[in-house]
Amino acid sequence: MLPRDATIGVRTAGMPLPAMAGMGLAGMALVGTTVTLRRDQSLFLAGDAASHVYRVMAGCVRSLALMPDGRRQVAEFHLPGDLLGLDGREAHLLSAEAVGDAILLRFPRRQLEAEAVRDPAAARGLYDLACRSLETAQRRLMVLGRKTAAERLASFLLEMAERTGGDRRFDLPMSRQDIADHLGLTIETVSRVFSQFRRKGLIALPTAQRVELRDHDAVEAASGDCAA
Amino acid sequence: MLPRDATIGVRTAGMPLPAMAGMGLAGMALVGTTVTLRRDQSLFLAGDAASHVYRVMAGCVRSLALMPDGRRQVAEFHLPGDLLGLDGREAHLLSAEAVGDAILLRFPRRQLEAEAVRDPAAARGLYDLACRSLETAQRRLMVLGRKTAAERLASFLLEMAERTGGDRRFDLPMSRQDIADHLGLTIETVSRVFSQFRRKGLIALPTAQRVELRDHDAVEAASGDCAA
DNA sequence: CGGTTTCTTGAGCGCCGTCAAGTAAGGTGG
DNA sequence: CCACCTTACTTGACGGCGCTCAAGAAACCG
Repeated sequence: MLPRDATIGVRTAGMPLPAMAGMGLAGMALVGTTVTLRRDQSLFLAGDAASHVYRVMAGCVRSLALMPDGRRQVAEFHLPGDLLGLDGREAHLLSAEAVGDAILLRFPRRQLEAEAVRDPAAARGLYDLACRSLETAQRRLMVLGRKTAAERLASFLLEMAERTGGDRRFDLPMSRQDIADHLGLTIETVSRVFSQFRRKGLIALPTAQRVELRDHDAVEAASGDCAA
Repeated sequence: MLPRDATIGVRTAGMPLPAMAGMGLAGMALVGTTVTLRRDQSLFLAGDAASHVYRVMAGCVRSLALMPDGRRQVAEFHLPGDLLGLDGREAHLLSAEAVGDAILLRFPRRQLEAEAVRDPAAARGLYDLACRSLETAQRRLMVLGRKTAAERLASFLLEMAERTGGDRRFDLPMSRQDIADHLGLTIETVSRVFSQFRRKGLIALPTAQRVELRDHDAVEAASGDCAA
């Protein structure tokens, strides 16, 4: 078992305005605290007070729900630049854990919301953020509700390619188990579909983590989406 | 095929402030327009400009995504008092259709957002709204990703019971097909699980639409949730 | 009362989960 | 640098849950 306390290193730092641009909260003068997490360490648990919002600076963080019998559903992978912690207004609905070692910036939610009262642009930024999360979550509903295993993995690979810079080649920071729990599959099925894609020439797998899209159009066709 | 135009009757009306309380936008002096929809008529389509927000006054509205091959995913059922139209900031991500005949109030989104700039309380209301939708969507991820057919239907029945007033008896406004497309199942599986619940004495089904929870605790146990 | 739609039930099958074993990769200590 | 151990990933065999196809029952409606 891992230690409950999430923070290895904490350092308070002024947040330069340009770095906030990606948040759509450029107008806010905020002070963030650096949080360092080791692989699999938890940042917060479902039910914890939703007191902070985080921005991933390096590494990858997963937000997930757990059923009493151990079934896992990874709602989202948060990559560098992404924000997390907006799940739930009072208490977190999801737990958050580092996929690999990760560095984050932490902002008091209270401070953000106070700023939003003073500054309509900041309020708008918070609102946009919530809307964007909502859009992402709703896209996942179709994947989980109606897509086959192959379609799910194809969708996931395309999404990851786009989010990691749009290159044909990229590394998956998360394990097969994490991918399975994100796509509503088992680790074996994920592995089998990876192999199936490789045999068909859709992708290459130099290592288990590294993915190369060899036939982008075919992967898109396999994803089941109309266009993308 | 149904007519594309969604509006049967439209009537402009002042929105009394108390009626907005449920929106968390009590401070906003808004003028809404009444929209009447017939069964299966569409309110807007995915891709349409997200120009309005709606509040269901009577009936039930479903918001859904469609795959090119016809697969459907009903993201949400909106009951009286609920708001919809916040999916997507520019364009709607989902289509919205009346489940049965329905009456809604329509508000220009631009007007809401303009009001949010002037009034921090209104901005907070919009933000809360988006957050609440996000919470709901994330709860659905676990249902679609990790639950069995029986667990999905049990969860759904409990949710509907609560949302329709908390009574043990309630009517389902939507068809088996709608339920199936909401839970990521087929109509046959939904029907079979209904029958299975009836045989086990968990529920009674005076008619296909009417549901009576005969053993609330057993239904909860069947839903797979820790507590509720 | 006939026709249509919706719901239910049954039979068979397929996708994916389960169980199990094997292989590769990574980390540690000698 | 290598032996060893651990962990992660892959692959195979098999079974079950839920889908498909099909028919029958019930409700709804003109």
